[in-house]
Amino acid sequence: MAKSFERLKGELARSYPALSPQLQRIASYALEHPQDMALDTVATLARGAGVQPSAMVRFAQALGYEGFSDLQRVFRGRLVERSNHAPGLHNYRERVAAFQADQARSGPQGVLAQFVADGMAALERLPGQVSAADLAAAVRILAGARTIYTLGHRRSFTVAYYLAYGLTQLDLNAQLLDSMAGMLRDKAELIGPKDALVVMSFKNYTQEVIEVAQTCHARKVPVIAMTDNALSPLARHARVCFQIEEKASKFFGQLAAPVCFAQALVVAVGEQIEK
Amino acid sequence: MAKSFERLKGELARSYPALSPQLQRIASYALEHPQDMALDTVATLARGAGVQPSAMVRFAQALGYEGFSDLQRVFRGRLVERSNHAPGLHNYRERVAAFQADQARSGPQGVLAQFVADGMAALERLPGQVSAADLAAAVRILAGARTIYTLGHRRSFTVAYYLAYGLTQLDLNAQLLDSMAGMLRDKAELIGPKDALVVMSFKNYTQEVIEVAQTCHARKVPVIAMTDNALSPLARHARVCFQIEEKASKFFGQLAAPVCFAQALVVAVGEQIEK
DNA sequence: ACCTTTTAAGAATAAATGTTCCATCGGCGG
DNA sequence: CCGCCGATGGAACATTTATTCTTAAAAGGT
Repeated sequence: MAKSFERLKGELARSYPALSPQLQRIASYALEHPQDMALDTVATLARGAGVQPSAMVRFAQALGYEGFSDLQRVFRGRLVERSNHAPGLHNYRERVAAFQADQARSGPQGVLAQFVADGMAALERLPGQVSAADLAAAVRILAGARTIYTLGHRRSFTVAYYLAYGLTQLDLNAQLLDSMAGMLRDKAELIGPKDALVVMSFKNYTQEVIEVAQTCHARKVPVIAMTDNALSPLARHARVCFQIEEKASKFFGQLAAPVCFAQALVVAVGEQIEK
Repeated sequence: MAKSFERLKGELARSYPALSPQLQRIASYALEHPQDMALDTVATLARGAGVQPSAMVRFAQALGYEGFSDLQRVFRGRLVERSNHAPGLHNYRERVAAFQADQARSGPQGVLAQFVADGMAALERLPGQVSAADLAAAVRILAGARTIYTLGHRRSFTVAYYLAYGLTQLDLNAQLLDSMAGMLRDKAELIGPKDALVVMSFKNYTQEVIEVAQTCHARKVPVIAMTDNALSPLARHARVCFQIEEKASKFFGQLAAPVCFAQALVVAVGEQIEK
């Protein structure tokens, strides 16, 4: 399935000389315009290749496919395959697949293997998900803030805590906003425009956290949000919003990517204030 | 044209609250399955999102597109865009060049790239660092414990918190040991042999944490340790000890691997108690 | 040059897809 | 309680799309 486009290419190269002139023409067109082959209709492609639609169908059938649609599936598969690899620097997918096969599928080991695979996939996508402009803006805000407040509940508290910890290590004035003794809203009211608020929430979103982001944003506090989705209620209440996909294949939200991002953010701020 | 998917995302985020519940549902489905949106038919997508085909068309029109096909073009555009950016699968040199360019990139983006690379390397090593026997033993201890206490300071608090959180989600009785009000030692004395203590510390090791592990271990409390090194002072005071290398090439300790491990541990325990 | 076999074209067809329309449901205000 | 309005479901519709079929053309062999 993954390599079925490669297989098609090989198949094509082998049987090419035996094809009729018109089918050869289609063959080269297909290999030269794989994207069109994936998305366009028979009629469009036929026009592009200078043949009749029926010829496209015959072409597919000559290669052993049931029809054109069947053949097109191969090209579409290639497209999503490449798209999945897009932002990554390395191509870890094969390695992950290979190593998953080695691992026991079930039991604690299998769970660990699954989490590692998901985590690596999430990390691979991470750099493509944060824009340079957003990152720079966030660093600037944090480096210049009087006090940095971090806020996150439940799962996200993990990240919120780390951010506060890491920023404190840089001798920045960072405060972890907790809801201890029900004082969250009162504490949040003390945040001003010269401070900064880093707030994170993944679904299911915590209402309380969102409200704090909302009121602070309305009060012109620079709010930096980390969430999972452009539709997150957090996105609307932030000056800078990072969307970090945490979708896991099987289990609930991965934290590897958010944690890694938080660490990078801390270090980036550290480099900024050194200048 | 190139950024039209990004524009769509922004547009969507802005108008999301004004949409009807069903259209919101479609919106999240669309952003979570952009590939399907690009390739599948309305009927298939509608089934996937749990709505009627007509709703898909209404969705497209609500966003200002003429119809579904018009909207789908945006998703298709994104797909070919990303595919074009993909490192040539056959051209290895391109890939290396791209990778080096990213490495060389300085500033916040470079920091992020470095962390991602380190994190992936750490995750890759992770499964080889935990033995099946240790993992099974830890799962058994946790699944059978009366109360699970987790303890970690400074950086490790991140992981300790998550463990307590995750185990609590399983309806287990998990307590995060904090040193609030200087009560850590007093709280630790309440831990008994039927409980379990998960303690983690990476260097520089926190003396206080190690002492707690030591006294608990001496009192026959099952202690599970996460640390970085076989020589760690924690290793001597634990019944089960996981050594998770957190060495980073350039910056201080990576947390991606420990966090990922903690998540896997939680899920593994969850699977165990289901039986 | 004639017949046979292969090849292409173009219309015809049947399936599928996107779109529209209308009836129904549910909430809200009068 | 009634009527209004937007939202939803579902079927009907028209269009598009892949595929097939028939016919014409070309090529190749004797």
